[in-house]
Amino acid sequence: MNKGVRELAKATGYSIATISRVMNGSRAVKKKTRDHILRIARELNFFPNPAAKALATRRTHIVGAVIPTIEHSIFAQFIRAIEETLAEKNYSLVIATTDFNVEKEKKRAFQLLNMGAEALVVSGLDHDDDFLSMARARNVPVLCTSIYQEDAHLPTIGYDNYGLGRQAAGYLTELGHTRIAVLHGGLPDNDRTQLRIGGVKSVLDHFDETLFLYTPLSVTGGADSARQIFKLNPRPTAVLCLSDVIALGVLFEAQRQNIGVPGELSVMGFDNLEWAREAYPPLTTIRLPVTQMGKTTAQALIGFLDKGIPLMPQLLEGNLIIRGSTSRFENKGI
Amino acid sequence: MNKGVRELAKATGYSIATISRVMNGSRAVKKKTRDHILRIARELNFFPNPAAKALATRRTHIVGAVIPTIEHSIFAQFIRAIEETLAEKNYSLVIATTDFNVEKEKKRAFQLLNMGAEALVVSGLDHDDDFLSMARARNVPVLCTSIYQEDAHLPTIGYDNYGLGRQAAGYLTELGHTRIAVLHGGLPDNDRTQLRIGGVKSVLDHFDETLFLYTPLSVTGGADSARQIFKLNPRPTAVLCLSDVIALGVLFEAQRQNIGVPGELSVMGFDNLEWAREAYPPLTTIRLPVTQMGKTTAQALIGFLDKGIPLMPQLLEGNLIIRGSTSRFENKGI
DNA sequence: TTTATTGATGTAACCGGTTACATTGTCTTT
DNA sequence: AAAGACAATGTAACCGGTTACATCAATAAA
Repeated sequence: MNKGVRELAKATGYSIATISRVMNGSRAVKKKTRDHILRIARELNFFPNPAAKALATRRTHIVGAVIPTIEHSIFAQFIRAIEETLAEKNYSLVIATTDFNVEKEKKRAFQLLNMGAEALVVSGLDHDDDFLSMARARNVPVLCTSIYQEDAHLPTIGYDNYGLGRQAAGYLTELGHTRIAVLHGGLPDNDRTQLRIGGVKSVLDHFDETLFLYTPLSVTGGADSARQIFKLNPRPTAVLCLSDVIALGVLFEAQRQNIGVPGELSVMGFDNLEWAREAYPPLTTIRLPVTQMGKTTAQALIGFLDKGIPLMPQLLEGNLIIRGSTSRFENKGI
Repeated sequence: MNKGVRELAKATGYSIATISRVMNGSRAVKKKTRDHILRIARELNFFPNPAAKALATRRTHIVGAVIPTIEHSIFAQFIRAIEETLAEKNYSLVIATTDFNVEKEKKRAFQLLNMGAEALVVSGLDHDDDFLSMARARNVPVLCTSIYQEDAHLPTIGYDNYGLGRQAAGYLTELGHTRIAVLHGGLPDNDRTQLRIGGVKSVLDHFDETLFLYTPLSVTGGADSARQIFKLNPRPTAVLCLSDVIALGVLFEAQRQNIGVPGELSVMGFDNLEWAREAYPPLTTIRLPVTQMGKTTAQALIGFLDKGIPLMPQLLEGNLIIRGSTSRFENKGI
């Protein structure tokens, strides 16, 4: 069964060329022939071999995504949007996770190239040179996301991490906070994190380097860091978390230690995850346009792969969402 | 550049067969030849065409996963484990999300088959017949996960939803609760949800059907349902959420309405997500062995695809994790 | 020395599609 | 009625690997 087009050709009395035409919806086939072939094809349980098709057309319709983790909701949302958009045009998404590890990223990227990915989606702009030159050699475009840089050596589709960091810190300083702790997940050498931190520092008059803490990107990480911060004397009046997940840990720990939010402590996140508006208190945060980013990324790739439209940098807007976890700092003296 | 093995054969002075042998690490090649060929291959930037390889070997090394959503952490953890384990053996994972929609599942499953997936991972046992017979016709195994059923028509790797539901409800009744609200996310006709609910009902002496609420699988969903439940008079003394995400919504809403947990209300989850132990109060829940399930699933598939080891049902253990969000119900009269 | 064995490599068919180009029949057009 | 245009289909080469089998040389056994 299913020896391929030649067998189906025999069975229908037509040639393999006509079979192929029918399978690809060519208009140059009589309706009667088409129907006949499709009927027999169904009966014989025929289906075109994807590898043979890929070989002949030099198209795999596979896009690879190399991302740090899929367990963080922000990446999951992004991946979901890519996957959904690609699927509409019959592209498949293969994912590879790296745990923020550069070596692993390189290895997994190679695997994706070797399995026939026609394009690669990555996070940020910092990547292994071997990997990039290999991709270039194979003529596979690499699209950098979660970051925007007009003049980068690679196309970027993302948001302005620096600007959003500025906006977040700006909001807290506007509220009168001066002693602000900043918790960042993601490795310190991660370009997006660096940009955000840079934005934050740009608005803080004289920032205290010891208030910038690296935290594992998890609720537990946030809670642990909160414990450290709460020991400080004087305690910061605000905590800016560069991820909502971390903020959740801070919220929990504040409750545990009976520190009123926002009364005694303002807490701010970054991401606007689904639960942020339901949290108690609802979390002030920065909304990242990840779903849109996924959609845009997929559309750009489809445009490139299907029609050769060049990949262009695209800036997507994030924005500040003010909720109840932050409030004006009233200096009550000490 | 890179016209394939024949070009490399010319360039090295060896035959295409030897090139192929080198590329596949055959031992029947002199070290000197191998080194020579590899050097030239590197210089010419040669890489084997995956489609051609797949065509010749009839192997794509692609596994497809059809899952409801990737945005729920429990699925993300599962997918991550599969992906990681598969990658070690050079398999790729293609994901397709269905939003719990049967039609969409069918469509996406077809896409996966058509792109050459050698095996399919799905959630639960209920699936479209066309899809299953198509998979069978193509000799593609379908592995059902998140569920365990010894004698099912398809192999299952998962946990005992019924038993775990029993265990959860059992724990609450042991604590003296009799008026227990049950919030379940996932469509009501979802087999896993049904099993869990069945388990829950099996321990409740005379359950009140109106206390079983279907809730969108989100924190917002949990909070909304909590609002409804809190209006009831008398109020349930415990809420069993069939997902931690829902439980988080309940916790938030309880805080908002100043309902003490566990003092006035016990809240229990299901999943044991990362934040559960950091929550305030820490969440009593049922741990699902999803990471192990992902790993086991991947290993089973690799065993089948690489060595023909038949796919066998496997039961994985979940367990009750008792934390601070539940407590004994003391009847204080009314 | 002759023959069998082993090791290294080459030849050519095959995997199952796509597609440029050729062919055939039908319908207009002059 | 002959020529040209068009519609429907067929022929055969090609995509770039793998691999059964053949070949040839060097070594071991008789």
